[in-house]
Amino acid sequence: MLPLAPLTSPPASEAVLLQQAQRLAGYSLGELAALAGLPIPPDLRRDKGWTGVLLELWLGASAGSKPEQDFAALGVELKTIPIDSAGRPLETTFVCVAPLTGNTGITWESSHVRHKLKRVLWIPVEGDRAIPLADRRVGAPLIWSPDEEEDRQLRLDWEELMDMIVLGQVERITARHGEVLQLRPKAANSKALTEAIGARGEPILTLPRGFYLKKNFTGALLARHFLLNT
DNA sequence: ATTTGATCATTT
DNA sequence: AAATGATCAAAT
Repeated sequence: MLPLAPLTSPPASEAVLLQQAQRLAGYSLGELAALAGLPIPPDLRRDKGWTGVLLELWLGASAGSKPEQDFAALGVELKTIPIDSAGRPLETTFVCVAPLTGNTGITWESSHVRHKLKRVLWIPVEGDRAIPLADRRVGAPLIWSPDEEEDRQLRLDWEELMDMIVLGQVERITARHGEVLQLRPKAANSKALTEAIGARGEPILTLPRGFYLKKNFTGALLARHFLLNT
């Protein structure tokens, strides 16, 4: 029996990646952090991305903030997703930053959103704030690609949102736009600004935005896999 | 300033 | 109670 240890290099195949992810199921974040020698924060208030970094470490992802897929050689993106006791998502899922300028010629097929979501390794983690961070357990992983219907839903929302961005309506977009994909601020704070297109086609400064998967979408894909009720 | 990793906390 | 808008940290 091999001792449980983090992968020190990127997995050679999707099968190896999935196998390692499956071995982590059932362990608590405290156990995995201790085995990896990673300090555990008291909570996630000042370390929102800590769980993601811990799982990246265990799965041999190129940790850090490089603008690539987590497993570039495999074409796989890693996403941890906080779930409640019924297996339903507690939070939306960040996909990528939305390009607010230079969008001429971009289509759904060539979009960052579609590329990021082409193949995703989802790792559910208990996220109820009543559970101490160290005691939260890792769930069974799910390797996923959008099916036809999911791709269609994503495309329709993406097209609506991108149309508004291109037409200078970015500041009229709220999180209520989109059925499964929404656009929300993605910034250090409300003072961080980036360039966008204004209503008259002029350059403006606005909050950086990101695309997020809504909980109905991620909840359904988890449910479909684990045969849970939504 | 922007990318990565996301969750927080106020509003509805 | 749920969702929206705001925010935190590290790396580049």
